Amino acid sequence: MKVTTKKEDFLQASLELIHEKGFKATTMRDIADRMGFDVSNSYNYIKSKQDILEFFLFRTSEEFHAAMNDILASSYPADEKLKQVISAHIKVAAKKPFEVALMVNEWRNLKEPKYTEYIRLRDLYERKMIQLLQEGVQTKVFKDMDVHIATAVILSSIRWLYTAYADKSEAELNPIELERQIVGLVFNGVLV
Amino acid sequence: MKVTTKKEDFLQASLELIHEKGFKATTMRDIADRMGFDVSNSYNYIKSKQDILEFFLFRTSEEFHAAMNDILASSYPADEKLKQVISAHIKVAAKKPFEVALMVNEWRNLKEPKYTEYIRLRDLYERKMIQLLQEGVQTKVFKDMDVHIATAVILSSIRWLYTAYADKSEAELNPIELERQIVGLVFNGVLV
DNA sequence: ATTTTATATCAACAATTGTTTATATTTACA
DNA sequence: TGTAAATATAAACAATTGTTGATATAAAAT
Repeated sequence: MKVTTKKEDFLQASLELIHEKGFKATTMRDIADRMGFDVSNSYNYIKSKQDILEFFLFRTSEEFHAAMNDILASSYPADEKLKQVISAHIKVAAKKPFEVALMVNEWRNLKEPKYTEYIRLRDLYERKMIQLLQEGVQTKVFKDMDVHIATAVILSSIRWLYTAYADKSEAELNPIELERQIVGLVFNGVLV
Repeated sequence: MKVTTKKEDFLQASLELIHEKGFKATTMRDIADRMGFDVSNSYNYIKSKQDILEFFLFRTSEEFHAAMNDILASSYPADEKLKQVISAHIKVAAKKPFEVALMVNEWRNLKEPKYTEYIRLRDLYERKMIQLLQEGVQTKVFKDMDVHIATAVILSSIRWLYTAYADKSEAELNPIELERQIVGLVFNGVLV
């Protein structure tokens, strides 16, 4: 009958509050208030405030990496791989907009050694993307371009996606059409 | 002889510290320490901590709007206008990376009524961009596309630019070549 | 030379913060 | 039924924070 545990409820409340106010601005008392109990009770569910951030950041990072790894390991040509990476991003952003928001906005608040560990995961993801683009350039699927800049541009261009789903206003956005539009832009640009 | 005032020095130190640690994590004592004087002396230079944030955010926002307005008011075709907007972004990011970092990362820390005021400026800028793209679609310079999504993608894709200049490591990045690469991607995409 | 102005320190404040300890109550299970 | 686990509160802590007031000195302007 019970579909979520109390700990999951607590983490979810934390996630939403952090998304609304930011990690530093969200106090343990804020979270406890939303849960309807005293601050001290929060520590029956997590070890520390930092742990909340770490939990979501590394879990969602793992999700992105898993998708990326499967795509890279496939035998699809580079353009199809890129399309699938974009597709995967849209799926995660649509399903877990608050988690993605955390990844975009709050990773700076990690403390050592988790901070360095997270940066390393970020860099690794970026390198995988560079590798994908390089493969595409070598196989003449992509044009000859600076793959580092292209990676930064492409990754950045899909970073806003979570906002489309976190702000309920635009939540009716059709993921299929969204993907079509973004892939169209990344593949062929804006010119006719 | 004196090229900067003490107040300008103070604001610059604040800016760099906020960029390093984040606005909330930067204390008035941090800034005073870097300036080499007591906290209380800081209040001879600014009214409050919030004022530091507001100062940079609205000043730099103004800079972006001014550039955008000039470009929109010109008689260039839409593609040339878009190229100039991208060019303007690169110029500002190269010249004031820390200010741009603040715009990207710290606007959430504004308090009412400045928060709402700032959001309004952001939305206005986005609407100007939508208008530019719409103009391009109508004049058949740009392909038929969802201009809202395209705006989000393009604006997001140039938001990372400041990192290339804030982190000294990549500071040797040639702005001319950077612009060429980004315009190439935005105009024609990655495909051959 | 005298008066502003700019620049600085010291001490203290009230509020907020993450966290702990001790303890109570409720729920689930053997 | 009894016992262990889960869930809760109350009270307090030490540290940090933005900010103020009183006061002193150095520099600039009159």
